[in-house]
Amino acid sequence: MSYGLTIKNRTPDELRQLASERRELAHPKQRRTKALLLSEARLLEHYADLRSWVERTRPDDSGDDLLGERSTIQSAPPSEPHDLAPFLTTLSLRMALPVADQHALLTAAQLPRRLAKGESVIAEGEHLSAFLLLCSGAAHAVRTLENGGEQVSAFYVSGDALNPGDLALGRSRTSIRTLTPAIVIAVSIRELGTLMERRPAIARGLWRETAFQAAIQREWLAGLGRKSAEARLAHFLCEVACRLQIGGQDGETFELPLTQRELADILGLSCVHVNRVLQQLRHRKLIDLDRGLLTIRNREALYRTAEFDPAYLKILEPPHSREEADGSR
Amino acid sequence: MSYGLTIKNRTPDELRQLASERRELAHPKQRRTKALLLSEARLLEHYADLRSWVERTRPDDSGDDLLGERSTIQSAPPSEPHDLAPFLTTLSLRMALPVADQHALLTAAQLPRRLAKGESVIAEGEHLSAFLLLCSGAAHAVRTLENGGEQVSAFYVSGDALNPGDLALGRSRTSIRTLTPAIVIAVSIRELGTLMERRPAIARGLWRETAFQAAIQREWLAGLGRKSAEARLAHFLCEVACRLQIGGQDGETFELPLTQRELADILGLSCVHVNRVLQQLRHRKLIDLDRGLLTIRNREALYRTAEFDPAYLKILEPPHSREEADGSR
DNA sequence: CGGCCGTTTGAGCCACATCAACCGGGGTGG
DNA sequence: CCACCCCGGTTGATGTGGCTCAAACGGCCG
Repeated sequence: MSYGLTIKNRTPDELRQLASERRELAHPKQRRTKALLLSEARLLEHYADLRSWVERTRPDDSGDDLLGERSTIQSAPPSEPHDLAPFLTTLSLRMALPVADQHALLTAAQLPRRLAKGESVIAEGEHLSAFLLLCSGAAHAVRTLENGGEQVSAFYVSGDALNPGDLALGRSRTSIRTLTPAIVIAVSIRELGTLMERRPAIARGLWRETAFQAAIQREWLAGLGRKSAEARLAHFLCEVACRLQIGGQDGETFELPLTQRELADILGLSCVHVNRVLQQLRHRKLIDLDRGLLTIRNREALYRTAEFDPAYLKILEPPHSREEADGSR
Repeated sequence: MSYGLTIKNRTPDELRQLASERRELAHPKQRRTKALLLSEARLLEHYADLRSWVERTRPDDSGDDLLGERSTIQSAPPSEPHDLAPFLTTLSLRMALPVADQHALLTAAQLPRRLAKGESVIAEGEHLSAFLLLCSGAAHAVRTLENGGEQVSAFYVSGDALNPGDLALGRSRTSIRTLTPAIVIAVSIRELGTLMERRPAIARGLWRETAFQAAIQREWLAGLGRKSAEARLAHFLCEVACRLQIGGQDGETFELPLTQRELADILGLSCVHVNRVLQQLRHRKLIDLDRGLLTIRNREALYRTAEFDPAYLKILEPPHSREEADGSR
């Protein structure tokens, strides 16, 4: 709290300064403390980036509209460790928000929240009070059954909205948990409501994001219902690779912060079987997975065994893109 | 076409007259022709009802807003064979549209289209050009895999929007097919675009409907991933019963226009196994299913074996219901 | 009456679950 | 610093839910 008030008054550069101090401090410490400090540094940097971005784009507010979407990405600050890119990609591409609306949305957001690994972002059945955007890290939505079994219904990476659909309905039957330390931005539902009244693009954006995630769910349905364990696993890996790539990250080699147990709950398998199928894929030289680092060795073949077609992840131009940003007045 | 132009100029009462003529004609005919005539009658009646409803509610346009939602349902015409109720329930409850917006949406709609059983409404990958609302009949969204297997990702009954999510994304990987003769209303994407600009409630409504269907999909995911065949089947039956009931139909005994093959594709099972599981449920006196007519004999027990909780089908009040309809100007 | 589609029933099999044990690394406590 | 432990991954043995193949049945339509 008081911490929040403090950093809110700093300039982005001051924030970056604070961040690097923490990084230096972190060096000699033990693992635990080190991780904490680093995570704090990341949070500060992220916030700094965000503030810079908002300040930089403020002038354009109701100005350029047509080139808005493209120019967004290029104007993102080239900050190394903590990239805003995936995040802005989602806003501008998937949600098709003009810069002015991105700006409005981010300005309305509360301070980024830092979450530890395994923390629960939304509990099952909880009353929803804010729109959540995952800025860094990974998370998943879990549904727990009476017999103790769990089924994951969504996997989120940086840039994804955590609960666009539940927000429209007011509650959720899944609980959302982080899989890594994560940074989340929240826009309270009240703010969002007033925003949407003035900025129809934001409502449409939430609709698009909801639809996007529903499309992914449909693929999962097809997999769970009709595909072999191997195909399901391969498909999931393809999907994550693609989504990361679209977010601007490396799609060949990346962190996959999931235990085999968690993979099993995504794929509807037992963790023992996940293990065996993973090895199958390794032996066939399609992938490598070691200590959470996944490498795709033969994308072609992986796509084929997964029956994967990335089309559903690529977004078409919004149906009516001759949009006016219609100011904030 | 020319047919369409003709009926467009008739009054609702004339339309009803035409419909009952067809019903009389149908009596002595053979099965095939009879079915055609009856279906034509239903279409005419539906259109008549719709027109009456629109005319009746026109005066209220930008008038009452707060009591709008409730008053809608009551003002629906009590037409016997062809009920508008499920349909208006969706618009007003699930999409939370004030009457004025319902009216605007329906006025923008093209003439209802009649579809035969098994007809394809949207083909896989087709370019979407309209928002579709199922007024009567049933349909499902199918994803076909390379090995010939099919997985159903959605089941639609009267009142459901057929493609709210795909509409936001511009294309779909599933094809939507009717399961019975059906009547569909379409609003072209162009009209919808201009509508949404003036009426934010419509955009929000589409978002809500998308989210609603996504919530159902998540339940299916949990079932496919983690439940036994029996539980899955039971759950599906509970879901349909509940949805029909919410739409105003009988939730104890109703038509389930699905072959065992189609049930299998919904549940991710083989049709042989669906048969056996159905018999299990029959022997346990939980249900009866004969010739497409389903009867729930022990709802309590059925819910328990399905691990079914209808909460996810009930919609909460819209998060910010202190909405103004803000006219059409 | 004959063909077709959907349902029913049986026999055998396979993908995946379950149970159980072991391993290896990293964090913890003594 | 070492011993321990816990968690996640790995491996084997065995069980089973649901699949496949195959054939008979029954109603509906031509």
